[in-house]
Amino acid sequence: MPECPELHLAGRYINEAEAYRISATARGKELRLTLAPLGSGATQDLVFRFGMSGSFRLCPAAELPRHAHLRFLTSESPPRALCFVDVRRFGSWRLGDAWQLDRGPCVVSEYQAFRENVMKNLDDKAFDKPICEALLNQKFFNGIGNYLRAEILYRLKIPPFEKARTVLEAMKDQEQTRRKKNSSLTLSKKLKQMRNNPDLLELCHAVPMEVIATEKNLLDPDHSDNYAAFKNWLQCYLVPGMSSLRDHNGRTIWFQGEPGPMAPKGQRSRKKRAQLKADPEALTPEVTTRASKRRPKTAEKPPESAEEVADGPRKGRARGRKKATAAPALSQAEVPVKAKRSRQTPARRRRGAAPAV
DNA sequence: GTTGGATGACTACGAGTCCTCCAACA
Repeated sequence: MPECPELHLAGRYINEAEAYRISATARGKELRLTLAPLGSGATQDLVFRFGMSGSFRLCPAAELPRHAHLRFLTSESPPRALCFVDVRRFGSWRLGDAWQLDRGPCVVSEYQAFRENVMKNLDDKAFDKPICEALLNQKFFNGIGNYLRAEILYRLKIPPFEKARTVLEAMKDQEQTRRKKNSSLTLSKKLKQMRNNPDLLELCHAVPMEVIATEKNLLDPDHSDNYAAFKNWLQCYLVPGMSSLRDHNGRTIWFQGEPGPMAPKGQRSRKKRAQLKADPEALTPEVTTRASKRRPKTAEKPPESAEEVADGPRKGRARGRKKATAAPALSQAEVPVKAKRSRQTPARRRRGAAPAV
């Protein structure tokens, strides 16, 4: 994100609107905004951690998107607003804090450090897991999310449930062989060869770079064209014809071919329904569809408690959830600032809420 | 109208929870 020229901060952290210069740096899934009050040398940091649906948007202040939970207004006329848009409210932000300590170097902006961090720690227990699960470990793969892991593994035809260490050690051997073979090549030829035959770690850098480079607002679902472009860019994730399985953390991994030796047992691979219609051979008893997983209405359990009855029907997944357990009370000073959850009841609120903005 | 899954990460240590939206289904 480029440096913003001159912005006014609006929000309850600042009682009176003051002029700030704002610069932003990103690392993995975090973004730090540094606020420098005009006429003062002091700065203030805000670190944002994005959830599944969080993003920043710069738009006219009179046309704020839905779920714009934090707004920085420009001083121009008419003003624009830099908004933290987070539909699901999974994102969080901290005031005056640094990067999260347990995240490794960023796969995009700190590639060499990222690579070294992985290669020097191959004996870590994180690499005992399947490669698809290791790729979501932000201690080593800071910035890789669910769709990126699918795209990266798909391009290299690596079975997602192959052991991570097996994959990375094989890659290490290939790297040494390549170095010996390429020792006489010029730097440009080495780089060209690397681009033509990237290894797993190189793709962890290159694939996110493709997303960044493709279009400025590629991931903004409010712009249907951009979102369509993003979906068109995807080669594996959510693509009809690809298989999917739940990993051991409950996240869906999309892949093609064999899942690998560490695939969860007793789970059947699913394929996108569009492909099922187009491919009659795929209609085997092993395919699980949403309909087949659904509990028949006649088999529905009655409400388990009077409280559930009193709450009335809930939509979607919330209906089947267990009641939240009571969390120990924490003072606001002890907890990181999180986006306000205005519809939560106090009993369900697990952390201190951020000020309304 | 209902259900479950979706670009994360937390707590507690496997599975539930936070929240909103929407495609797919009966």
